[in-house]
Amino acid sequence: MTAPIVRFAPSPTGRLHVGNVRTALVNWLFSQGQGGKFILRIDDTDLERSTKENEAVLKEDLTWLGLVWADTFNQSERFGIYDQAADKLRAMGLLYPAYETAEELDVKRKIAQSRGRPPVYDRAALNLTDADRAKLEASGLKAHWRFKLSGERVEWNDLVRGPQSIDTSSVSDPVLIREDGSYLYTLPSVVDDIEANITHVVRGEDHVTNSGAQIEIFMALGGKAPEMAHMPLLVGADGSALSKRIGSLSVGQLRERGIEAMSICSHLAKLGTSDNIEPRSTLAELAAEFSFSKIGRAPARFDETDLENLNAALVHAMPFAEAQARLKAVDPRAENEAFWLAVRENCARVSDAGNWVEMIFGKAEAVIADEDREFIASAGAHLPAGELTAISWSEWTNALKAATGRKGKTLFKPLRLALTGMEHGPEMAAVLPLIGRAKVLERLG
RNA sequence: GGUCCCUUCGUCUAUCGGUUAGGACGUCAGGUUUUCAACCUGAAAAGAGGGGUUCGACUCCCCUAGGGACUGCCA
Repeated sequence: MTAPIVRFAPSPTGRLHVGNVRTALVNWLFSQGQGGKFILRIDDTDLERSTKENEAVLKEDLTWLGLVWADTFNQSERFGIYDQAADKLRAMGLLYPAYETAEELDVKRKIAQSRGRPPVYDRAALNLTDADRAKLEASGLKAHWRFKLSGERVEWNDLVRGPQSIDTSSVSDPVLIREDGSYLYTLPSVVDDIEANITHVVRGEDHVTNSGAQIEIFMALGGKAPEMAHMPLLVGADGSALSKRIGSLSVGQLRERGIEAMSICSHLAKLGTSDNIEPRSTLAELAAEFSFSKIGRAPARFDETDLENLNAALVHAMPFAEAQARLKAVDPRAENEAFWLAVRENCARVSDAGNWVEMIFGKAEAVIADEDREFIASAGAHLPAGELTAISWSEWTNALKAATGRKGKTLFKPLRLALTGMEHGPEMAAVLPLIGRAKVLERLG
């Protein structure tokens, strides 16, 4: 296969959510795995809803995720090129003006439905004479423009869905240009895909029907259509459509909650595929493992709890170098390799390391039960001499065991409580040297 | 209403006519000289329902039920 060129084409109308990210990720993994190219296209033809702020945040989110692009451009800067394509379609007799208002079309659809017929545009505008059009224009109406579908079946072999066939006679001629002259998504997308030599269009299955019309436009304008891959959509943990909960599932929120970029990428790359959902530490690994053939055809459930668990697993094994910068931000004292290695397995997110800083390096309120008072008071005497090391804890507790006869719970629990003030926490063998001799003796009282 | 897609443990899935229906996550239990976590071991846990075809069906066909997408001058 020649190196694929793919694009991710978000609209800057809001924040990136998990559904978007999956589409971006799959495009990225596929292209990188094949040594291809990933292009970021900003679909901002809808000037009303698109903003530069959203665009900036979107790029920031993608960068944070590691989904870097080789090239990027905005559709809003290319209206002239779309005009040329529209002219070409007009010259071919494939783009025709229509004058129904949105309300009229709505009524037509409802009537068709109530009669049990598919709500397909009746092509009434095709029968308009020049005189009719002149009269409509004179009355102040402006035309919107529709692409004339062939009425034949359009077929393609979808990379995830297999052989596909769309009967274009059961679909309305798509409006390409609005009454105000602005473009809808359909035409610019095709024009840009042709110009950027996009080899594979990879998107959600909500676009399957669109593909029928778009393939015909590809044929008219460029001679051939790219390969297509339509992935099943994600649904919520309860099986409902994800879109309803999009707000809470934005990259921004996940990030603020302390979810790692690679947790999100690992989870979304594996969810709905035949691979096990396991954390990977680099996108390169995910890319090497990616294949369209592994993607199932049923909608997959996205469960935040699973993502949290995956994130915890990733954090538990995270090397110090990777966590370092963020540890420093949490607390300067946390930027310490021995500390991180001691506490990481008690952290579900990197920032949780902050929970253990005070206990180890700062103050800890010693908790000593009445019946343990004597035991704790004598414990200091058995603390191994010299600097405390990784083996000090076992030396110490063994000595105490021999001296006091205490063992198990009655031996360990009072010590932990006295030294850390908590019943649970990281392994004491690793914590003891970090607390240091002076503080240990101080806390024992 | 119409078109298209889907349905195996709670979840993601393997199986491409003959398997004790496998794995992972989660859950539960035990272990690791205390606890929570981590780690190790083990266990419970599934073919939506009904008809066919076949010596034999999770697998092929039909019906039903359930879920998803589309059916926009949104993308």
